[in-house]
Amino acid sequence: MVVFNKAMKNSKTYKKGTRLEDVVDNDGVIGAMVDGEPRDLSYTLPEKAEVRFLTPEDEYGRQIYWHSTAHILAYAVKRRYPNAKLAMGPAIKDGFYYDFGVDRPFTPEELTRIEEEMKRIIGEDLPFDREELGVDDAIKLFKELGENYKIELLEELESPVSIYRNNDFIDLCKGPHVPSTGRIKFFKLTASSGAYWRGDESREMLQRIYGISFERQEELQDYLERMKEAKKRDHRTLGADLDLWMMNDEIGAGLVVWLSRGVTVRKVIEDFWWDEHKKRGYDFILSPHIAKTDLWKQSGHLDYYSDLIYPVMKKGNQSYLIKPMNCPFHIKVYKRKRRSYRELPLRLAELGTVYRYEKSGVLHGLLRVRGFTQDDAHIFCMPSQARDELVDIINLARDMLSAFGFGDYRVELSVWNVNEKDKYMGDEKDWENAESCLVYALKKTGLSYERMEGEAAFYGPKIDIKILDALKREWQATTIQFDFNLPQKFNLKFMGEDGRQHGVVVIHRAILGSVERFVGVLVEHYGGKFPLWLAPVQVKVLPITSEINEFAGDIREELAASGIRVEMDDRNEKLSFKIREATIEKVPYIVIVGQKEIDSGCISVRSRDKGDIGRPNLSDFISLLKEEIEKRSN
RNA sequence: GCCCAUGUAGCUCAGUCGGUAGAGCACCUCCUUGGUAAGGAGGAGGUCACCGGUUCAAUCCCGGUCGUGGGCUCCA
Repeated sequence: MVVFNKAMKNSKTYKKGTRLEDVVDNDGVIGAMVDGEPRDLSYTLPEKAEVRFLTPEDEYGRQIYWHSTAHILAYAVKRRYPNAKLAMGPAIKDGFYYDFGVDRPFTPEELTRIEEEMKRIIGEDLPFDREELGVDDAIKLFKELGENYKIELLEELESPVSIYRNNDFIDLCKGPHVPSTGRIKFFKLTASSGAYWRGDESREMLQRIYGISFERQEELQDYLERMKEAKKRDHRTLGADLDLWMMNDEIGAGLVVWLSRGVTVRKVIEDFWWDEHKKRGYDFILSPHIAKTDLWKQSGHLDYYSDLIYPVMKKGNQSYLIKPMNCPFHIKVYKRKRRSYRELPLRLAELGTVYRYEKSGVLHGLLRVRGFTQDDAHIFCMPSQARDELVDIINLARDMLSAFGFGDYRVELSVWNVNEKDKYMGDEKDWENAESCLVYALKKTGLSYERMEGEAAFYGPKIDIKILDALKREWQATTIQFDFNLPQKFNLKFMGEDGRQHGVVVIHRAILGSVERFVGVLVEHYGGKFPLWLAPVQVKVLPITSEINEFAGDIREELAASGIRVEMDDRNEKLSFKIREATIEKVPYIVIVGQKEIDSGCISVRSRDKGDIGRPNLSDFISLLKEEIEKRSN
């Protein structure tokens, strides 16, 4: 028998019947990839195989580690609650969860007790024993155990299936697992919540417990530390602390009131947005907040999105809807007159505020609201122009996102599911052609992407760009969508060079997504420390005593006259107190003036990031600021 | 929308086993004019989310509504 390692360099020969655990090369190994398939260490090697051992450091090994911890959790729950029904317990991006059917939800105290039981199970160092059996036998087994969810899963599986045992605990599971429970060293149950069986909201609600585990205590501590850091950056608290915006019960859930400082940040972002679009040949429009119900019927939005549209407003014999999208208005602008191929591509952009009745449970700070401003645009072009338009949109997105310090993305190409063609609009040719245009643009711009089958909207395929923030968290920003629906519903045509009418292609796109969400993401990304060009207050002038107030006021004036967003704190407080407050407000630069500054004609400058940075004269300081703003330094 | 938790001063939170409440910070006044993250004293501030029920009496117990948080589902 021959066993090769991954590099196929040092092949080794073993006796027949050798198991992986007989040949592991170090103690950290918890499983292995054998010919590309994950296996338990108890796996008996075939005649010839390529083997790569896995440790918890490895991406896949980590999944095995977490998933095994989920089993221990399930066992602990079964020991404490014998009637609990097992559902599913996978490893996820950060840890694992397990869903249980129980009469009563778990309380935080119960989680603590479950953790204690888990520690016991780990202490008992029980092996994970794998066994294969036919589906019928497995169904019989789980019927005896009363595990109805497992039976439902089994009914969709083919023989043979595998089960794993720890002592008297049996779970249906594909595996693999660590060799024994003692391999799990440090873990924590992090949360519990309700979750629908199989993610289907028409099915019963199960109780889910989340957790995470590591081999070393430091790793667990690092993880908990990161959670704390994320909490510190929570845009909801920072937004309130920094006076950016407010929300209020009596105004309504998911409705944002922007405060002066927040408006400043928005204005800077929106001006930047305007300039970048102007440069690239976009035209700007502004559409009303309501329109007649018939318009939404015609566009199809009323049929497809009725759940999220606010109820009809009636006055006399007319009825109106508050807009959930900007599209129909853009379409009407296109249709305002006969369009010639000479006018195309026509790029209509709008910062359009839309209202959607989002389910109450999904609202979340600025990231999920009921009234928000899309940085929307529709591109009307000839089919032959679509590819290049897509390239331009991707470049625009990259340029804008990188200005905000987002250089890492994950890109998804969402296409239809060829097996469910009746769920989608347009014919096969449209979909294939659209996909090839999107792929072309992705290749041309050198973006690597993931193809997501069945994730497209019913009206067309799309590219989504998810940005990664300073903590490597993912946020949806750019979306670029083909729309086969609108051209058809509204019969959009252009007069071709040949004197005949042709169908126009509509590309619907948003770069930032929504201004509200984007500001929320920025706050978390920067932890509230906006770079100078975005900071609502760029400089704060602090006179040391009241005698200096007038002189400080002149400095404030001069900074303001140079276009710097500046405030002065001339309250009767000590300097260190004023510095403390300005620091908490995360103002990028503090200018300190006292008698020394009056005498020398310089100012003392303290930077948010670097502390005391010396005593330049005012005009040098202003040029420094202007340069930093101009560069949009991050 | 569903599951669980939760709602006390502008903010962060105590508290009342049913007899209408308290701290720190912030705010206001006075003293202090101080050189790189909290000077001192005093004061004001709450229909205890809202609506209903039980009770002699409800901020507390019960029901409902609304809001918020963590998830599920959905999504910009």
